[in-house]
Amino acid sequence: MTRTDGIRVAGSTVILTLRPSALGTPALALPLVRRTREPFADRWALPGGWIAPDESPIDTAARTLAETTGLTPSYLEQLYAFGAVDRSPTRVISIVYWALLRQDEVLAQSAAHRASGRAPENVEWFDVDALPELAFDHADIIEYALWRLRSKVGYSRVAHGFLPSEFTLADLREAYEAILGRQLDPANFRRQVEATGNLIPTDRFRTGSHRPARLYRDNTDVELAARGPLGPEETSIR
Amino acid sequence: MTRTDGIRVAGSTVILTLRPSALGTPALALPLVRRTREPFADRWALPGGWIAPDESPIDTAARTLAETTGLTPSYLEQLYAFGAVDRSPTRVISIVYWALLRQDEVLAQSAAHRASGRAPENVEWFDVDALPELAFDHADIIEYALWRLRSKVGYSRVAHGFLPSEFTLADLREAYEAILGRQLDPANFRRQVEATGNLIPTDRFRTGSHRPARLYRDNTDVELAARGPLGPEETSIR
DNA sequence: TCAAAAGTGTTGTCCTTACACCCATGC
DNA sequence: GCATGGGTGTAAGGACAACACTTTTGA
Repeated sequence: MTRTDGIRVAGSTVILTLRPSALGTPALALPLVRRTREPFADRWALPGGWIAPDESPIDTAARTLAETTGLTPSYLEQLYAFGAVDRSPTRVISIVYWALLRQDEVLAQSAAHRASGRAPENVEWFDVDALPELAFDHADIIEYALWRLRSKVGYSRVAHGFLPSEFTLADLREAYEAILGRQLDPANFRRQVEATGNLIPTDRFRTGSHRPARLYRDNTDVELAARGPLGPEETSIR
Repeated sequence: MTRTDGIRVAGSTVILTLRPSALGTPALALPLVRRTREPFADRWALPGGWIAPDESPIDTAARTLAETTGLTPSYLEQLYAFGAVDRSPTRVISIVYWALLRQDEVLAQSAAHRASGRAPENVEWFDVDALPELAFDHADIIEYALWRLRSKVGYSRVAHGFLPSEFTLADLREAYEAILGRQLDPANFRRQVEATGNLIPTDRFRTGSHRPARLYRDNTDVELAARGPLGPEETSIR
């Protein structure tokens, strides 16, 4: 009755960050991996791998994320288990996670890779609105991850996962604007985020342009998003 | 490179309905199955089974739901993929769904089972606040499903999944109250659900107690819950 | 001095809540 | 009649959007 049913289980992750665009405003971007084998050889795909026998799905996600980017995510949550029979030539169920990376860490890591000349092979970053053709159902998966991010930004603090430890309210507002794809009123935005009580003002300011802007820190006592009754081993938040 | 890694994939479903309680108000209830083998022999567990090689996870959920209850759900959505290494003595990843059944269909089916004397074996219904000891991590899973239901009732129409095709506003309000565990103001509730435009008033009334109450139908053009970009094959709604 | 972003104030609209009140039926 | 739930009216309070306005810097 123990069935060897030939279903293999993979883990993949939609890894999102913000990076400066041509206009100076940040834009959503993600790393993809060029496949070296069939099926879909040479196509771009989400980072991922097989779930090892002694590995929880979230650990597979964190492991392949580190292999791809060298980084630890600021937010990591299960997105969905994709298991349609025809989504791959062989039967594969993919447990997909989505992750956020802080933009400063991505930039520092890219600089380190350039300096050392030892960047991960076959990894490239793409703006989410200029994606290449993707393997399997990965285009649908990314679309769903973006939908989830855009939904969740409205009722949680996931946008903070993109920012460094100290940031201005303009930084935070630009992150929201990049995610939502529309402008927000700076005055109202300020009051709304201040009212949450999750921002700690520092006595430091960012100068350089016009009137100096106060720097804030996150209140790390509060999670970026409510997880419900799932324990911390099932969602990982730094 | 094709790994036979020994991970088996199961599908389980948290099947919820409302049934009249001692006080006359409806209460959330779900069917459990008594296990006949180790591990956890004789313990109660969620209905489920192995995902067949040619079967999508949602089809496993729908199939085992039908085997357990003889019914088709009014709402069926993926809950979460549980895959912690130690959640079972052998390595099992469970892709769990949650489903809603209309209370009238459950009552009719129970009556049919009693009449024919051929009810499904080892299946029993429990109120969600009086659950027995459960196998595996199924208690956590049910808790998470209830959290999801309670969250989702606030921004979608999932509560309608419990009701028959025609219902009064009091029926609908009692469903909300049973899910949320608190009383709602009938006057304000009426205005809120009428404002959504998702209710179609009929010209029929329910008599029998005091002033007759108008019967409403659902606007079936509108889904019970927004699914985002996931296609209809990934969530199933009747 | 000027442009531009930081930050504050003010107002109107919409939504929610609380609760008073009337309506229609069974008993 | 009267108890009870069905159904309407209304006013207070809060959240939110729009936008005028002041402050503070670099150039």
